[in-house]
Amino acid sequence: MNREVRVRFAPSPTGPLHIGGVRTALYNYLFAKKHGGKMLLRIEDTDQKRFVPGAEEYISEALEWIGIKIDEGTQIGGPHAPYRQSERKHIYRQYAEKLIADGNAYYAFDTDQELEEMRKRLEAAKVVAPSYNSITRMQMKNSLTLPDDEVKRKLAAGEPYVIRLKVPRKEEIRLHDLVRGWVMVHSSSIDDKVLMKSDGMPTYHLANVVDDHLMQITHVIRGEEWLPSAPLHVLLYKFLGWEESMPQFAHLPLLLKPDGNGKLSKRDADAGGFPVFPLDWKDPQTGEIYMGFREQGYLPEAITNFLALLGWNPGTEQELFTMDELIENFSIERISKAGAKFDINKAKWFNQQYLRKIPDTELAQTLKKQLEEKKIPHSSYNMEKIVSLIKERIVFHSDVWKEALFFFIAPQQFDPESVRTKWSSEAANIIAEFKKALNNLTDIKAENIKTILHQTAESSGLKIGKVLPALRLAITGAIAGPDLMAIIEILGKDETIARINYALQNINHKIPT
RNA sequence: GGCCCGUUCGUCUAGGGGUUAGGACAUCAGAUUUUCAUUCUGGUAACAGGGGUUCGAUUCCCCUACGGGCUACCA
Repeated sequence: MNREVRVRFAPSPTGPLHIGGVRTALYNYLFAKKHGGKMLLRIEDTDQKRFVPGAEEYISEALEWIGIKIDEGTQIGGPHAPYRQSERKHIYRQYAEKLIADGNAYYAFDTDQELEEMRKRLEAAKVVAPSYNSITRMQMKNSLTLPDDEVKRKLAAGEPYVIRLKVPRKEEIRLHDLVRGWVMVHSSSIDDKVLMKSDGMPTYHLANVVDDHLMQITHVIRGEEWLPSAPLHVLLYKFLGWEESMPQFAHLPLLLKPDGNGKLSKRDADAGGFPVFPLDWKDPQTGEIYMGFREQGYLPEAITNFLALLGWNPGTEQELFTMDELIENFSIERISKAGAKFDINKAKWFNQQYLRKIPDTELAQTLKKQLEEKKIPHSSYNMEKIVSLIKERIVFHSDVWKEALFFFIAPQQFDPESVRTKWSSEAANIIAEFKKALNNLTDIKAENIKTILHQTAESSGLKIGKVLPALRLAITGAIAGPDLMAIIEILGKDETIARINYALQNINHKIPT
């Protein structure tokens, strides 16, 4: 069986795509590209009640942002179009009917109340796992228990019904999972799953098997939450006569909360102050805000790299990977089995790494744009120089302007605590001297500035460490920052002197003893 | 509860019958720097527990504990 590798990412449009979903998509993509195959995007919108407008667009945009290119899917079409299950509605029915004809499925007419009563009855009888199964189905209203003519009559009368899979009573279902090995499940632990809903839509179980078969999917790579229903899907492939071409399964470990228990959720994100969604999203119904990695200043390359290594590793000590390198190195065999806790610190570290790779020219453009957006006037300073100075100090792309702000806005007031610890009348005197020397300096270069500062400080017998923090405070308004000499060089003579004058006049000279 | 999956430093993980159990993030200390940051050097830190199998188990098997997932006419 040497088929072209075809994988799919099949989210349902019920809201913003979760970061775990992004990882699933990424692994699918890496696997497909590694084997020169195709990546499909299929929208599983069979639950009309949960449909959320805009969610599908969000999914596409998120995948594009992260760098995943779709070969076939809703937006671009393809040989198996349509790729939206709601538009494929007419396809599923025939397969459900084939199942019924072969005696592998049946019509069921039970109402919600009747199902509820059954559950209560079973619970009262202390049945361990109450479900609609090979035993209980014989007490329910379905085409197995009702006379044929009554079934026909009900169908003809348009009574609501569902189609349920007739799960065999005693059968060992074996499933080979690419990451977990053989998984064995007994059919008695599976219930008679609904295949077609009363609204005429298929459930996930049917739709997913039919579509995967029709779209010639070779590998189903999805989250571990699907593992319990995978045997059911195997059963479906068998009943539909598609066992030979059944895709291989790989169930991915889940992304867990940072502090231990459970699947990563929006709550964790809000509590921890970090995103778990790729892009910002505002729920159209509730107005709730979901923050995205993109808007928080994370680079797509960093998120891709971070995500790739959450649950997979190349077996080498390489940490930084481009998408192409990931594709080259990826293999399902190296996916780990255990769930991975989501550690935002690692994401930040990756972000920092990728931020440093951005050329200064590009970052300078970013800075300009951000200043314009913030309506901060920016004079003719050399943006590239500024950016190269602050580059190593920031984690987020979106923070460039914050770190550079003091270049464009001269300090108006001075933090009293900083003044108390760093300012002194001796320092102020030196600064005044330094100002004069600076005024006489013709070539405003960092090294020259350093020389004259040393000269003025030493001539008064004061250590440079005493005066520099004060000078920094005067010029930038802060007591920490990049190399002061380089700052002065960028600011230029006039601006520096103006700032010194302002500080000298506005900082209280009296030093508490 | 039932079924399924899992368990190596705080976190992501490598490894695998005999290793000083390796790396990265985080953390701590030192060095460099005019400060913070960066960078460099070094340190702390892990095989869940109990039984087997074996000359030897963290590695293989079983049990227990713990964690997770599923248990809808949701995906």
